[in-house]
Amino acid sequence: MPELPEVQILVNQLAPRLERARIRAVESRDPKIKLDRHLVGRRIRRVRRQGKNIVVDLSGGLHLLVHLRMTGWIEFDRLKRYRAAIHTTRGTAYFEDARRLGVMQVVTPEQLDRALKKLGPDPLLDGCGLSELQATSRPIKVALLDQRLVAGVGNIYASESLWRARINPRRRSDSLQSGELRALGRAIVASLRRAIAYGPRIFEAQQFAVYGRKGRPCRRCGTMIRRLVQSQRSTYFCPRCQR
DNA sequence: AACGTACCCTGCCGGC
DNA sequence: TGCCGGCAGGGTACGT
Repeated sequence: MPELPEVQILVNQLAPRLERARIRAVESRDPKIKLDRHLVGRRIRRVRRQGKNIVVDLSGGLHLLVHLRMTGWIEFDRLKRYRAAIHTTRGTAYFEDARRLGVMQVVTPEQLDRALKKLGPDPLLDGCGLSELQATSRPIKVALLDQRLVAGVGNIYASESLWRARINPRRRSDSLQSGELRALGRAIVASLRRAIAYGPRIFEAQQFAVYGRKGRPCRRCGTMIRRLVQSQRSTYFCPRCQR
């Protein structure tokens, strides 16, 4: 489910509650999640985000690295089904994940660096230099999903950003002019910020410009939004605004 | 190196 | 009502 904005919103909820808390116990209900390694007694120093990853910095030089993938989420309210739980002095964080594709693991600083080094720039943390995109012949929509090129954009915000920048999703990445790339960078930042501004209401309230709106009128020009499939993922765009 | 495809999992939705 | 195929906003491991 979650892309950068949803992850940011979650981090904003987690940080004030978990930072400075001490871990009292950890619980895994799924053999794929291993949380041993002496977590108990460590203090949570910081909860932060890089791309779609959640990084929890612990005292004593260990980190919890969480990736929600499609259906992962973290709640403080006890859930019927959860894959894992972190019990702390300031409450319990429950990791739920219906499809069980998400990842929660304990990593050393070296392992964390290795994982984060693979990521391209995070548009909100590192700025949106998209020069890497000029080095690939793949369609721009497909390239935007590659986390090594830009970290945090997923299927929804790729469509949304391209609509905002008026760029056709099928364009070869290496055919984009520098002006178009700058516009795309601004569009990505704007789309992500707009979504984050919804806060926890994002799942009820958010209105997408094109995503999921096949056959409905473009909010800019009224033309029917079209859907196409690119590397097995849905893309939505306005054929008139995005020539 | 770079691209495409298969696969990992489960829940939900629409059609029959 | 019940079953079934298709679909889902993620990433990775392969093969070419």
